[in-house]
Amino acid sequence: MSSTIKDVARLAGCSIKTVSRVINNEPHVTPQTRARVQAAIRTLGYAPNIAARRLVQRKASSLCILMYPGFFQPASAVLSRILDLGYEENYDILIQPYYPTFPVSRNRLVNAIYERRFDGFVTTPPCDADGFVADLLATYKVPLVQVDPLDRSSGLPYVAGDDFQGAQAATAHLLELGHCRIAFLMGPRNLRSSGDRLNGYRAALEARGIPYDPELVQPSEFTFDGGLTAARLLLAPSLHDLQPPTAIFAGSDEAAYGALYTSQELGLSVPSQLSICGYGDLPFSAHIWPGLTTVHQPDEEMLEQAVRLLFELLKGAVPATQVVLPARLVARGSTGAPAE
Amino acid sequence: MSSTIKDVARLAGCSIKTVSRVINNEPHVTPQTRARVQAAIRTLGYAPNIAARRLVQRKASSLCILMYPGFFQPASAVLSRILDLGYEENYDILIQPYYPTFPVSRNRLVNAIYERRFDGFVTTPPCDADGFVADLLATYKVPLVQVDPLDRSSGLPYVAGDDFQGAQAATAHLLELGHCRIAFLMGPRNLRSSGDRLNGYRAALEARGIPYDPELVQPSEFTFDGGLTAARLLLAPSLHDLQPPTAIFAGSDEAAYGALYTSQELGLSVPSQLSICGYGDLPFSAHIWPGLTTVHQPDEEMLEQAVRLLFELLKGAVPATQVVLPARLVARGSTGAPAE
DNA sequence: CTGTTAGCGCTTTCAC
DNA sequence: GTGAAAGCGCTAACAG
Repeated sequence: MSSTIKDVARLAGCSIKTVSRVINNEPHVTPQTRARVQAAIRTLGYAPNIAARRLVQRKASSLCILMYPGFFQPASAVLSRILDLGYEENYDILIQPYYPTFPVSRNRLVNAIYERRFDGFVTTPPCDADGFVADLLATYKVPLVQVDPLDRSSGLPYVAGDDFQGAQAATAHLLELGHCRIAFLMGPRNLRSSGDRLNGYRAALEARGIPYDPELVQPSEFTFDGGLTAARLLLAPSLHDLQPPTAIFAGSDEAAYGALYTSQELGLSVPSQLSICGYGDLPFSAHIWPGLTTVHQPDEEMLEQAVRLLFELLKGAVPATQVVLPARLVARGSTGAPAE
Repeated sequence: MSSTIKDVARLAGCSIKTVSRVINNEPHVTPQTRARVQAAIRTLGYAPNIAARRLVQRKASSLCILMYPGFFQPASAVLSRILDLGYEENYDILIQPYYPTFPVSRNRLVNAIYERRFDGFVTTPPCDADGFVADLLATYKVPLVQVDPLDRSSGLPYVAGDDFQGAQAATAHLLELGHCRIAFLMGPRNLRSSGDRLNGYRAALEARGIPYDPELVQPSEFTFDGGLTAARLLLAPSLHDLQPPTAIFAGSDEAAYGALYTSQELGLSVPSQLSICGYGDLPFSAHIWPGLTTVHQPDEEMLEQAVRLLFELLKGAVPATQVVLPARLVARGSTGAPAE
């Protein structure tokens, strides 16, 4: 039903190779011939068959982005741009869910390399936490670019954010407002950002001569529920001999939402009785009252740059392959000077 | 480098056809031969080349989901399940951004059909609002399943939510609490749900003998900013001769977030001074204080079912092709009895 | 500048 | 039960 290169050649009165040249914008075709071929293409409504091309070129023209389902939401805003990018480069961009260390995920990855034969991969956290991915891809010599990887010393190309600096800035912001007892909501261990943000918090504290108090550091898994629970623990005075914190710095916006919820549950007014600061600057943070002070983390840019980097790698370029993007504080209504 | 079916045949001492039979689980192979072939496959680490298979089968084994970038966020929660589904069926599932009526989008769609040759498409709102998609796909006889289409009378298969019923239930909920002046935040016209929700609101009102008041209906585009602005208009008494509404029913959760923000800005306590109800039940609605009362709209199920339906269609089954899923009210903290 | 020839790796008749 | 041969639609040498 749909026409092939042969049909075009027949109609244009030339060989299929000439048609191929026209399709692929190769030189060595006279303008007249080219025009004739193009006319034939138009009248026949011809379009090259991608599968055939991929077979003979031994190239899938497809990239795979490994994503942990929890990462979909922050990433959704960029998806569109990335997909456009793929379109322009004539690549299919597929998303594959990946749970580190899960056998099912691993099998699918093997399959993706082996049978589907993707030309390159991008991992988003915490997919890279599974050393399996990097190892396997290295074995098969398939290019990989990581977004915010756990391990920056592997020599592999990556795009990351400056979590240390961002957390330091956020903590400094709270300190400058006059807070001395600043709690920190920690994240999971399989994220690089968890550790870096904790360290930034700690460094800012110590730069100010305030001792690091482990009691003020609570696990939150970077989720709403985690933040909710952690905040309840921190704000329930009965559990401590100590006075509660006057500010909570959540390592993620989601956890900050949880803390915000808890504070409202307890009737604590934000920011007058409690300051809350997040990390990530999800779109929602500007929409939640009183506006969440947070650190803008260029998630979108990170993913986009990672894909761009992969394309360059695929083209044989040797670009700067380890990129750290700066973070920046976004002050909104949820932080202010402490009560008394 | 990677081995082909020929290598396997050579090692197993049989023809390539026999290997093909084993790979595809076809009959007419003795258990002994089968075992021999499987051993050869394992030692060679053979995997069939998908591109070759697709070429000879004249089938892309790929589906395309047309998505309006604004729809990514609600959809992100399901993405994972859909992608899994594709994996199990041995299909690639690609997402393509689509802006109705945009020439660029249309060109890409033509390309997707013509060159990329997807086996089927799913549209999410408002991509279907562009009659172009349905027409083009009909012309090329490519199966299409629509999620919540603007036009349900086209005869095309679709999966939708019962927006009329959902809006009716939400409005009835507010009426039962004692509200008489209930504002409604409308959505864009290229969404079926906009109209249906408005009608449901209106029907509930009239069932109660309360006249429909156009002054209480404001456009909101179903966005945060839209909801914010609409709520400001509604709650600024100076603009009306009328008293402000005691409840706002937003046609989308996003718009409800905007209304919530405005009410906090104005110092109106929710729900004691103003009730707010949304529509959609985004994950965030349970996380925003005081918990958004909303209508649970099975977005995720809708998309998933649409993809399932497409697979059945592709397999030649003739399933029930027009599905309307029920909506259900989720009462949380943002609604209560009116002030006096 | 143009065409001929030979595959890419697989499935599919159709004999045996 | 098994295999030989043909060909999917394209690109890539290599002649002319």
